[in-house]
Amino acid sequence: MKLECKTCQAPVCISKISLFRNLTLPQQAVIISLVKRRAFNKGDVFLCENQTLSQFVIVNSGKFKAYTSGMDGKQNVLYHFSVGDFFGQNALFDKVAIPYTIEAMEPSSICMIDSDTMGKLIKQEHELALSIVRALSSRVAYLENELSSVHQETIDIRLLRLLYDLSKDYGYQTSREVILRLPINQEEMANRLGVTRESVSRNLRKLVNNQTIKMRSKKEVILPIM
Amino acid sequence: MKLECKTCQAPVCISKISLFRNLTLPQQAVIISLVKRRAFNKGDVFLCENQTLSQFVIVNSGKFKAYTSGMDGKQNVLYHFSVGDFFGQNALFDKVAIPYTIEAMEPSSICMIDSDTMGKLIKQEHELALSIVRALSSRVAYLENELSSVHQETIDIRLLRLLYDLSKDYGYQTSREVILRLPINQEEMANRLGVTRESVSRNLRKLVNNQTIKMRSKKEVILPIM
DNA sequence: CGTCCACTTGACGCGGCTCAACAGCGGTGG
DNA sequence: CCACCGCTGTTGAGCCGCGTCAAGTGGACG
Repeated sequence: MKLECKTCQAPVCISKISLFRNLTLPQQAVIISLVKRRAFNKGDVFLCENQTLSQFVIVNSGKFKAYTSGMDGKQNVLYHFSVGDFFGQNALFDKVAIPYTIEAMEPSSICMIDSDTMGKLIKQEHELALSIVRALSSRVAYLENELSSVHQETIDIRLLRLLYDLSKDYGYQTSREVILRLPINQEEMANRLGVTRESVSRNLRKLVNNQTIKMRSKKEVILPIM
Repeated sequence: MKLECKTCQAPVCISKISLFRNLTLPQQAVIISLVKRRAFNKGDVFLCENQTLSQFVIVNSGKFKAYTSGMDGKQNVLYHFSVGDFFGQNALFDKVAIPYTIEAMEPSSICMIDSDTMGKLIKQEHELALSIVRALSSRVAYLENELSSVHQETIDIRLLRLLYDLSKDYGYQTSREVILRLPINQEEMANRLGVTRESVSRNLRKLVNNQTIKMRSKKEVILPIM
């Protein structure tokens, strides 16, 4: 049985999404029939702060950022979503507004399922419910971690942790070090840490002076293993 | 059919917990038979930062705080848990350490279910799975909100939001105002906001001078409606 | 009446933000 | 091919909010 999403150009978009991976092929086929797809260019905004959403949304390709905007227009990035990440779980229960803006950081696409439909699916499919509980649990853990680090750690430490975080997706490890080609500029890092560009620049330098990290070029960082 | 938790003194501890409220009586009976109970006095610590936990835990009575400790010993409070709140959802999947300390703020009790057992229950009971997804979704929303407010709002605003937050549980509303008898002292408020006692004191005064709030006594705050 | 504890208030220092100037680099157009 | 511009990053000066330290107040309770 060949699965092909009607609205996805790419074949079998479902199977690469961890939420659905544990489902049987017929179950996946049902989901594929329910999904609507939408594509974005870099900078396109899918959803503005405080708009309501009545869909459960899964990132199919590319990368999005979710952020709130301060008074001065500075972006405060909560998440970077990439393939398989989802949002809109609140809409499963109540029609509430999403309190952040969601914007494509590169050419990207999403799959959308109507909230009510997704709610029914979750009730029917044990495995799906469990996958969602798991995903939400780890998101809770991530947020708890961020929240306590904001108060307890200085910017240089938080920056270092961000670098390690990025290196999970964008770095590669040799026998003695981790090499990271920075996928985002200092401003994006600053937005993610909730600080200014200048602070990122200064603290990056501080880490270099500390001997904590090395920089081979503006875009290439070398981190100690661990 | 009378439900009585074997280890709870109080009858029918399960039915007051929203996670289990939607289950049928026989289903509740099963859960009751699986639950272990434990009691705490004020200040008792259930779990220390980075200890592992292999139980799913539900607060049965009283109130707990979950906090991380900074280098200087200052507590950074992530949550106040009260009746029906739960934690340990991460242990459902992996044996990971809980990165915060959990301490009773008053005489309290909890119900514990073995993680594996709880995992099976979630698979079996659709309603339970859905309740958990719902609870985790709203916890995610709470944390997202906290995280963006940390960076974007000054202490006085965050303090005001905390007061409204407290008034949901501890305040009562008249036709023209909300009256809140403070359930925690300034130090606890400071811990929850991640600031110092002194800052809470000063910003409370600032709000009073602003005419934003009024204080009838040290412990009684009057907030405008909404 | 004395002690303790929560809260208050002031003085001061520091970290991070703001503002500003500048350098490097790549792209674009004359 | 060069001049110009915009974007990214760097660096300094000064400011401000919050933390720290310290002294003091007031209320509860023995």
